Amino acid sequence: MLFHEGLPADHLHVICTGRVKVTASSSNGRLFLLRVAGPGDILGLAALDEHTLHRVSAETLSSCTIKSIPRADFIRVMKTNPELSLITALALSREYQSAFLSARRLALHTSAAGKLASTLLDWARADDGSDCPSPTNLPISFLMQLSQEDLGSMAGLSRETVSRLLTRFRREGLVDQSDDRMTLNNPGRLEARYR
Amino acid sequence: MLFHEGLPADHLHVICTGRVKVTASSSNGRLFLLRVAGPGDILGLAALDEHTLHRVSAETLSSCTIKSIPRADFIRVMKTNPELSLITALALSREYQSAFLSARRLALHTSAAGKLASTLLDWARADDGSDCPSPTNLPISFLMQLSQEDLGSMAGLSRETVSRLLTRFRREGLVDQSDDRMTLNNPGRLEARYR
DNA sequence: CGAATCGTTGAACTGTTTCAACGCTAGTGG
DNA sequence: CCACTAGCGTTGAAACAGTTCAACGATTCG
Repeated sequence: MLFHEGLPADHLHVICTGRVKVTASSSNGRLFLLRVAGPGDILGLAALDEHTLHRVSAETLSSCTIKSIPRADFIRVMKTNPELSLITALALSREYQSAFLSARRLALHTSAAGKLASTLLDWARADDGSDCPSPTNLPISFLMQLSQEDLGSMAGLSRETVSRLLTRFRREGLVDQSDDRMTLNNPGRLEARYR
Repeated sequence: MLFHEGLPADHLHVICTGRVKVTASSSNGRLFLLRVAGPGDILGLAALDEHTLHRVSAETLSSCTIKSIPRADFIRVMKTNPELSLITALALSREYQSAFLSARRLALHTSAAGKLASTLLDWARADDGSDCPSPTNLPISFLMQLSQEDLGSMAGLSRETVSRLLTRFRREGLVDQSDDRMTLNNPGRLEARYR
């Protein structure tokens, strides 16, 4: 656990290797998986302002190498090195992007299938790196490091619903799963069928 | 309509007066109201990168005064005037904040009542200006410039559900409505009851 | 005056959650 | 080495909640 929501934010964390789950929780015990950050991402940007609290929690997913930097140090370097400001702006922009995509997929889809499909597509595109926003008909394959429960808390669905939907997607030939690898056989059709 | 999603982003828009609805839509005709921006906000930040498309649409809510600035001009000023970089970073940060709050409220609440309550609370706090995150027991009153349909597309609910819930909140004494003014009589209780 | 927008309410339908039970695997400790 | 627990995925059945469809009144606007 890198940091926890509600606690004072005084360090910034630069991810060198590994992946980190960024989550928010509600008082009734529900969990929301906002994003999974990877190498190059900067977490705890809230610490840029003094006397702020973390609004999210960050938890390492795999084994990670992370540089944690006190606010004062970070800002000092930023002042002398304008390049860091640019990098920081890009990090913030990525963070916005993922929050926006989350909100979008949760709001625009009425059906659970739509939410899950869009979650998978967003994930695939982010993981793929070549984030082409246009839906291809070419298969995308990627490491699914998330449990079905994680997927559910990204899509706003219960664990059981995710299970049922994944078996459905499998039966329809839209996805394949082997071990911890997932393949979207036809992203375009997946998106079209369950918009 | 300031700009529309899918169109090339080449201008930035600084809101001087008035309010602007920022929306995203899906191919099935559904609409998602991401935020309502006000004076001081900068819209179309996507234009900072060249060759990008708008991912959202922006539509004036009331009569507005808005300065639209071509990307090249904006960046030129930013290079000579570092203060503008700071202002831009703050604008991006606000944009992140609203996307985050949207995602959070859509994901963490199972019940429609919870989603609507949290939407009203977020709105009140943003409108109030004094964005104290802690739930007060003191009434908050504000101008509700949104239709119930707008509220619904913020909360991911249908127009009818919003209507039913608002009359329920009214009956329970949690909110008062007169004309276009809305009062949350007991924000703390509203949040606690419908988390 | 008609058209359009907004809010309201009823009733039926449908889909998702919830509760429950089961198999499987991996990890733990006796 | 084996029971035991914990986590994960699966599936069934019932309950419930929100959407959808429909109709109505009120208001505004051209």
